[in-house]
Amino acid sequence: MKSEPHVYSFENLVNDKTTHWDGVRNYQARNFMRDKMKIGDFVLFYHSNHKPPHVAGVAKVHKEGYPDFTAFDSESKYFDVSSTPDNPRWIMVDIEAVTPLNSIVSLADLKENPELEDMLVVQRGQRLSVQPVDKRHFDEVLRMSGTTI
DNA sequence: GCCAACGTTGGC
DNA sequence: GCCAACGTTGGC
Repeated sequence: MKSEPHVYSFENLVNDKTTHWDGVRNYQARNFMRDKMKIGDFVLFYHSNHKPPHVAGVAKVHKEGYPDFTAFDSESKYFDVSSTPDNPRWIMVDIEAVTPLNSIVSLADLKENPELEDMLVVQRGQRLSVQPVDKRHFDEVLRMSGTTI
């Protein structure tokens, strides 16, 4: 899951313990949260729009997909008039912090590692804010970071 | 700041 | 259904 750290960082998540992943307005990303993310699944928390972009920590799913209530709030920047409580269009999950990486793994580090050449985040044009990670890729990122969970 | 790579919108 | 115009993401 990607977040711009000046908006919401992994450190914020550590302080908050859990957070709801609101504001996703992309159908593919929504579908991953709605259909694939189960309680206890591990998450790589990625800092985008940062120098350098990097994986910052590990989180896990705390609550499975449910309606993104910010879509119902006309005061919210994520308001969507076509999403209603009876027929919600957008879904979010809650995640909880597990651990920061022992050392961060930058996007350049990911791209340098041949083991990760198939990882989605290193593909060009890959903009999805929520994307699946193969277990072997997840394990390799943790190994690179010197982190055990 | 630039711009490639999208995804969405809406006229036709 | 096509596709041009537009907006956004996010690395560089």
